[in-house]
Amino acid sequence: MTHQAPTLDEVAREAGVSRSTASRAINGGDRVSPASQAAVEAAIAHLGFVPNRAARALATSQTGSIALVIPEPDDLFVSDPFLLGVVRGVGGALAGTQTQLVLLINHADQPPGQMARYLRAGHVDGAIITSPHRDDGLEDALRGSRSVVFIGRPFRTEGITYVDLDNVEGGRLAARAVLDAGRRRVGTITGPMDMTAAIDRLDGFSRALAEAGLTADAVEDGGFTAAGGEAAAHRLLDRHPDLDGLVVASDVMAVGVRHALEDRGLRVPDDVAIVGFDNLGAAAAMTPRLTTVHNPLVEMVDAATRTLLRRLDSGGTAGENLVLPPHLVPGGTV
Amino acid sequence: MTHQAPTLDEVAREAGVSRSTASRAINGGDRVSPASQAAVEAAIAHLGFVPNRAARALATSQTGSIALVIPEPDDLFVSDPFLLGVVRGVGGALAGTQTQLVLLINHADQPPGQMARYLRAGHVDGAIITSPHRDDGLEDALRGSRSVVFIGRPFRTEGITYVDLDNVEGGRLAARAVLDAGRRRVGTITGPMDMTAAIDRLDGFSRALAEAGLTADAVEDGGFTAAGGEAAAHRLLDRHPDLDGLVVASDVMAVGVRHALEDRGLRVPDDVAIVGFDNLGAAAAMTPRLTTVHNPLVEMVDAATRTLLRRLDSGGTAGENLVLPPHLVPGGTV
DNA sequence: CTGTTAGCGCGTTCAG
DNA sequence: CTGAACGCGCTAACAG
Repeated sequence: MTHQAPTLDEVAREAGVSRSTASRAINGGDRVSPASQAAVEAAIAHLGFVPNRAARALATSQTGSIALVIPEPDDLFVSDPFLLGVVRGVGGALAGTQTQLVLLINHADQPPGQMARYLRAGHVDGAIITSPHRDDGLEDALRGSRSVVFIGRPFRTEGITYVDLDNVEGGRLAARAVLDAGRRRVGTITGPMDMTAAIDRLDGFSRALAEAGLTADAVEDGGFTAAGGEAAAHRLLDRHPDLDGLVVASDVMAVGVRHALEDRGLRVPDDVAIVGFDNLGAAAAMTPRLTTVHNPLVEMVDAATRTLLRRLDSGGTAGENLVLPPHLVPGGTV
Repeated sequence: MTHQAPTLDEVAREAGVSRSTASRAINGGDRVSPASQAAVEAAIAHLGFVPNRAARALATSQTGSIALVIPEPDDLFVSDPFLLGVVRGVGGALAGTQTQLVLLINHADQPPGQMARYLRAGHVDGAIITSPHRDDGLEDALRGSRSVVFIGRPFRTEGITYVDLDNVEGGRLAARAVLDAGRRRVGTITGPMDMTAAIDRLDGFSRALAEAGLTADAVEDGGFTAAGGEAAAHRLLDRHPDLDGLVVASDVMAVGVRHALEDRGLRVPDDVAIVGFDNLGAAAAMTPRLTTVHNPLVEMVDAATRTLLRRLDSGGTAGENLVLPPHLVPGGTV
């Protein structure tokens, strides 16, 4: 892959200065005379010099790379719109930076300590963790590590910096939208209860119903997949045939729910109003467009990455967690 | 991130051998007595030693990492099932390896030379390129580079190693499935004509029709997106209201086509038979399940990665391109 | 089979 | 403002 890359020595020689001057000219240009600076820059351009990452890493004991830890994509939920959004977010934050992105796939059957060991081994300067499940052990393995930022609130937040959407408020918004449409028999299809996002969305839903004097008794787990959503909708309607409103905790599940309703001859929104969650692509693809709660995943990840970079750079500034507000995106299903 | 990582010196001291013996014990264990080997291994375990990547890279002039170049995910097609499949494929091939994966996002507005320069700078040992579009320039910038493998056939194959699906055969299979169902007025919705996959699928389609004594005159570009597919279907049916069969060059587009048919009151497969392409998730989500041509993306990427690793390792074996055969996955839409 | 000796390319004191 | 000298941690000859 390499093409006899020129070294700093050659640049210095060509510029007629010493190696250290050349080095300084490259890194900030402090304490370098304009003349030397110009000479070095010319030499760099002429020779096509690119600093050797390994050598620099060895000298500075900084790798110039961060890891993006993603769960193994067996799980349909995390895979689809999620991975894309995360990549966009990190990519955007890293654009223009020299920082390189190392992708780490967190295999489900691999002991969590292994990933933690990798991160601690200094192969990367920091890490963005997307690890939504309670039992994956990453949370505890990484607790206390500065230079690690989680996407999505962990179960125990002590010693962990994270960026998240306010899912409670999101659940509430979704429920209110259905209630405001005059529906009184409102149920919900949730994500798996080993994910904080799913728990929080249900929580917000329940609160909104309570505030309206209703009880949240029509609840089924759809596992954040389309098929799971479809099955959950059938179970829910079997038990509560009178439902006229439905909050579905993800748009992907809403696609399945939609099928279930069609099978039963129920019309949307005439017979049953639906509000989804995420707005990561699936909502816009439905006809009529699904009314949903926008999840600013890309912005979240971007913020997480910038937080991480700032920390790595300035060494300090004990990180605040960031929780972004959701908002409702109107569609035609309510 | 780092925890005062122990160095090879400390391992050697603890094991009572010299640094070089320790090094040899780690790398293959050749020319090392069983006693020393065991002592070194014990010391490593005891100290929790992890070799410093940068130092090793500097000494060997090999980084131990490969790049995965993906297009900027503005494009809905490439984003969804594609990125996921690619990540799965590369991840699978790299599992158990020490090779790390560097994600490079190929921004649409960035000059192709920049990416090529990065790769040539020796920051990585090799690269997997997913670059389907004709005009992105990556193809020409990387032509001739050993240690680069493309996913999907490039426009000009000279000097490029690639792994691809036999899309011509796939297009033919899809068309035959429709023809075998007795349909005679068969149209197709293609992908964008700046992608070889789209061109080849159309080619296969046209040949199958020709072999059946029919001409492929009902053709529209759906851009490999759901919305594009829907619009293309409407255009096609406006021009050819008598169509009774449709080959759609991607499942994602087929979702849109399905909507268009519904809007027009056409039943699937009674009025119009449909066959899709890809089987990357969308087909199974439709009801009835979409009959489609399976695209072994994960296997392709896995193969590409293994090919690359083999090359990097053994230095040689001029690479054969690999073209995998497609097969039809029956559903209920034909 | 082993230890000794050199670098790999760069950043960084520390004198000048 | 500059250059000489040292070290980052590891691999790779080379004698023994």
